[in-house]
Amino acid sequence: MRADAQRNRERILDAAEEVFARCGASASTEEVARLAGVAIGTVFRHFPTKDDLLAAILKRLLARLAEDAATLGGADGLHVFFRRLVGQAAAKRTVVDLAGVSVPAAVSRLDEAVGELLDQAQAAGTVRGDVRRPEVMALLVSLCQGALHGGWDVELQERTLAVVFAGLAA
Amino acid sequence: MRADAQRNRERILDAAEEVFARCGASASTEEVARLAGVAIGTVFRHFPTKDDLLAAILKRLLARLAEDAATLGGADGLHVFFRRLVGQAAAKRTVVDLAGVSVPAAVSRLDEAVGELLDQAQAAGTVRGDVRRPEVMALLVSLCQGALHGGWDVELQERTLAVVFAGLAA
Amino acid sequence: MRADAQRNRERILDAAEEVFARCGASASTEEVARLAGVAIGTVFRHFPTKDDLLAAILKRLLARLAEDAATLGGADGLHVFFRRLVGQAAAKRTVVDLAGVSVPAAVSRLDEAVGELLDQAQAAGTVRGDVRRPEVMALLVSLCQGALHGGWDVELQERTLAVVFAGLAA
Amino acid sequence: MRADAQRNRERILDAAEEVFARCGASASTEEVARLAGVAIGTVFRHFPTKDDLLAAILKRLLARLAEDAATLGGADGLHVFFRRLVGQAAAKRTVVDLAGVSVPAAVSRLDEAVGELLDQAQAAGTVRGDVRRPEVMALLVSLCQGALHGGWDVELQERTLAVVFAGLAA
DNA sequence: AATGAATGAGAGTTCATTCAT
DNA sequence: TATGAATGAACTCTCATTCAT
Repeated sequence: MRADAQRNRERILDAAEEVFARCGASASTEEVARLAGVAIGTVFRHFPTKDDLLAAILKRLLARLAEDAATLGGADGLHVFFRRLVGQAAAKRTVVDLAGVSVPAAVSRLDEAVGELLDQAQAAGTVRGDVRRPEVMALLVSLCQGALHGGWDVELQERTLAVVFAGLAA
Repeated sequence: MRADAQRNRERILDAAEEVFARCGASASTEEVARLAGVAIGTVFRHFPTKDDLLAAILKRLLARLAEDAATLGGADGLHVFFRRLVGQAAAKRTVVDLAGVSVPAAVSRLDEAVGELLDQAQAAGTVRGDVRRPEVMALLVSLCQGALHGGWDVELQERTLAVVFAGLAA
Repeated sequence: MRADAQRNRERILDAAEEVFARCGASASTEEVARLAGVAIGTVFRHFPTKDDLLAAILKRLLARLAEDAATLGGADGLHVFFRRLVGQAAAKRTVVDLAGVSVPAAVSRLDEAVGELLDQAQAAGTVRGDVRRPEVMALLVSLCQGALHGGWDVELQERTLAVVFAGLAA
Repeated sequence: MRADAQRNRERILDAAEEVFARCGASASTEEVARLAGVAIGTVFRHFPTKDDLLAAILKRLLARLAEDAATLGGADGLHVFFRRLVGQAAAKRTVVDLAGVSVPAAVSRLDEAVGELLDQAQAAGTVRGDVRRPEVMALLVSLCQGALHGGWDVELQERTLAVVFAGLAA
């Protein structure tokens, strides 16, 4: 791929992330092209389908989250990650609004990263030993969805997380 | 309103509930009309706008939930309600997918019903005294969203609820 | 026809005249029914087609104009009639907005009434002898149309009429 | 703009002029697209709204008239322009049927062109000195409307114009 | 004779996708 | 490779007209 093509790909992804975060997945592809500063044809050359574009965003986003999770650790790593993710949920609507789209590989990498955090938290005794990864992921996703659709303020977020954290604790 | 008109109104609401549950709020009004067995004009006579239709569904759904909640009570009423709601979430996508639509009155009635359940659970000692209604609602909505988008099986649902219930317990 | 049916017919015509005067011929029949205080079916029972309703209004309106013209006369009758008609044009948009509709009989009665006024004006010497009825009608209709679409103020109307009256004068 | 897009724009305008002349402003945009030989989306790409399309036609038409008027002059220029315009009125229904649409700039240019013709006619003594531009425009528009709605034949047109010209004369 | 709910063709408009330039 | 004009199916909504009540 030529250098300028690669550059366009990035610009399109950035634009798409912003547009879909702002307006949801129903935003128009043309809007994305406009913000990216390219023509609509260029978007479709890089991503033959709107769904492909959505999947690409989601993939990149999940990769970033996995990376982010990997930098955390220790007794409170999982809690920090929860708080960070839920706090950003409303701003990054995309994480959450893409029911139909699936990117298994990217998901499983995030899954592993969260699993790692869970292991450490359990080793440190911050989280009960019989809690398993799937329900932790389920809680994480649920809270993000809830925060997005509910428009939580900081206090409500903290009180809600407090309940979940208590449930995870020994 | 005439009897047949009333009947049609119900059929349209039923059809809309099913169609929007299946395809999300972006499903077409025409599809609703087809399933209801009426012409498209009839739908718009009863609900002048697509949003009016969505709001009507949501309102009816919330009313049913509030009614349902009102029949419960005692130490475990809140837990039963949680489990029941989360279990139905995926089937009734509508509850959850209607971010834009608002029916304040119906929401606040559900709010009150849940508050009542919470009071009783706290009186019975099943739930910690410092938990308040807003975070309970937030958890409820979050778990519904999560169950919907995540496609949980029964086991995952139970394990996830178990964490939340533990967090709510004394 | 029963008495109440007759009464309904009048109320529908009155309502239609007002509605179409306000919104033009593209106003909806339902709006007419609402203003008349009857159901839509009743409108269509009396006037099987929207065009029939428009024609009926036009006919009644032309009849009134002919009647009105018949009460005038003398040297200035024609001028008075011109001024009166043009002045009302914008308010009674209907006269003018009904290109497609035709009611020959009613038109010819108005035609005759205007012819009568013309004869008297010519006998009195207020109007040149070689002016004939068709161009007088043409001017009358033109000025009404112009006044309607142009939104003339009183001064512009007078100055415009002044030119036409001068052209008609000896 | 690309050459083919420009060509399509023209074709759409030509088609719209013909269609709206034939059926009035209530003709459908789809009909315009069909006659222009383009898909409906192309019409809306060039003119995002039906009103935009109507305004564009009107603007082009008025520009042509202003241009036409500018080529005339002398003692009889105004009269020639009147006759020409009124003669075409029925064929170009559009001039007249677009009450709602406004294109102020184009109108005022025509206004000026007519003012110029009036000045010259008054200088040549063909038109009375105390006649002003507004009533001339009012007469022009009125006669066009009248000719359109009345379906005048040539003789009636001439006799009607004769009255108006006499009114304008000294 | 009156009601008003139901019909369904048709309107304006949008947008993912294609393809000539 | 990029452009952006063209496509056309699909959508929401309107309204003259019909017909069961």
